[in-house]
Amino acid sequence: MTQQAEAVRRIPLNRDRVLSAAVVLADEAGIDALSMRRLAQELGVVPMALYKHVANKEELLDGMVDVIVGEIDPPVSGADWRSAVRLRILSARRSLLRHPWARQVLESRTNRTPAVLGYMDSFIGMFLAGGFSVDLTHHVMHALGSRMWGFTQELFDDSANAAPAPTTAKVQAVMYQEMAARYPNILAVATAANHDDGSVVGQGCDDQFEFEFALDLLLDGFGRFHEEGWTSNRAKPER
Amino acid sequence: MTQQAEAVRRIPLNRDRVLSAAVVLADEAGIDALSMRRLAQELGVVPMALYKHVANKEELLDGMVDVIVGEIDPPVSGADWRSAVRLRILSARRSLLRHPWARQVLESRTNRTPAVLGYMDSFIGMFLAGGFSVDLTHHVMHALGSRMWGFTQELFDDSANAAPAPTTAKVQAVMYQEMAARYPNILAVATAANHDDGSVVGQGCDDQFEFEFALDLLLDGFGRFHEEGWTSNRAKPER
DNA sequence: GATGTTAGGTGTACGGAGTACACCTATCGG
DNA sequence: CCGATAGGTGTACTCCGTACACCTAACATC
Repeated sequence: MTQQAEAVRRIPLNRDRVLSAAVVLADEAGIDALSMRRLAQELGVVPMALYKHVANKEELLDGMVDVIVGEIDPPVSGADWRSAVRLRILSARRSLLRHPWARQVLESRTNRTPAVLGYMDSFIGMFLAGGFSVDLTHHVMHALGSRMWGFTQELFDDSANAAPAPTTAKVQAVMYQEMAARYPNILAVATAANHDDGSVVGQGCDDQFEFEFALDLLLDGFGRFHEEGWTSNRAKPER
Repeated sequence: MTQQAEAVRRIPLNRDRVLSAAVVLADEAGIDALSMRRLAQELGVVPMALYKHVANKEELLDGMVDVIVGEIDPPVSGADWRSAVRLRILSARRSLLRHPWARQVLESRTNRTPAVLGYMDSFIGMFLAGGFSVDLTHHVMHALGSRMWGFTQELFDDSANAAPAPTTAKVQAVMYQEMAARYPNILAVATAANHDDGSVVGQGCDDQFEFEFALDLLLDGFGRFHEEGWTSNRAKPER
């Protein structure tokens, strides 16, 4: 029986199991709850055991990013550059949205793991295959920036505080007055965004729409530059 | 003398002094070195003293953001929307670049302080003053995203590790081979970017150029939409 | 001028984080 | 059978944010 219990645990906790458990834990309990100690506990193991599989927490986070990158669909073949890029980014976005912590972690990473480099490489490949010059591709990648991963820095904080507090109508009215006095322009777009319902700062933003709006704007610009045969001054020796 | 020493310290450590000291410390020692304890030490005071002036570390960070926001130039008056927006963003960028930690902290913030809201409000105001519809302004703000602050997520990590390690030429050659095999496309744009010098992954990117490239691309797109009288489907009740 | 309030600095302590280091133990190739 | 080794354990250290009780100097009030 002891032997059996041990045998059950003897699925011997390799790197992948650690990373998967970390992803699950972050998904369920939030990234703040992901500590080495808590993760070890979740795996029925002592904290230091993890260090036999990941060098430190940084590497754990890197590995978690890799897991997500692995969930992104491969590039579609036989499509024009625009669709290929668009679909890939939207696929990345779907992966990211499945893991609420992903944006934050990805932003914090400075190391580029092989998986990340591979993603970027195939990304660049889509532009080059579409006939983009190396020069233009370079600038275009910078212009995409983190949008390559399918996320944008959210301006108005939607997540994490859906119901700010159970305030009375009176308090809300006062807040509205203050907003109107101090931030009339924010109020204007905020109220317009969630058109009909009268809430002060509702969830009116369709993030997906906003994301695609900006993405298409960029892609259109890229296409225009490409057609024009745009080239930076920097590509020429002089300057 | 004791009295005098006390008198010197008796510049009594208000909120602004705490925030300024925090900014200086983060500038000089890096954001990771900014702990409540270290900051207190820097101010010649016991850690808990800080809590009489900021509620907790979160609020300290919020306050530090406010300091930076305060350094951004006010909007120029009498300019068309495009120049106004452009200049403001580039001013923000200059502020951010003076404080290497700013990008990271700004990204991590989810609370919107009055200073941040004020910045956003005046930003929205520039578009509205330029004749943009409320609807378009809304989407345009989302499309700008964090670029409003003058930064972009950097794809290739430039900062923080200028000299990766003193490797031999032989090691570097091997790395080059591996890069070429695994990430041919990255290599192509990387080598093109730092045209002449033969280093593998040099500092060839002119970040300022890249930033303005993407910014102008977006602003051009905004302008085009504005001229066309673009409107989202969402602005109309039906959809 | 005595007095009570209070703003602001102090000291101690707690729980939790990451992780260094020495140790044990089951497994397996020879 | 045996020694090397991969992988799990236990202990301990440093650093973090911050709760809580305390002290003290300044100031308004009578």
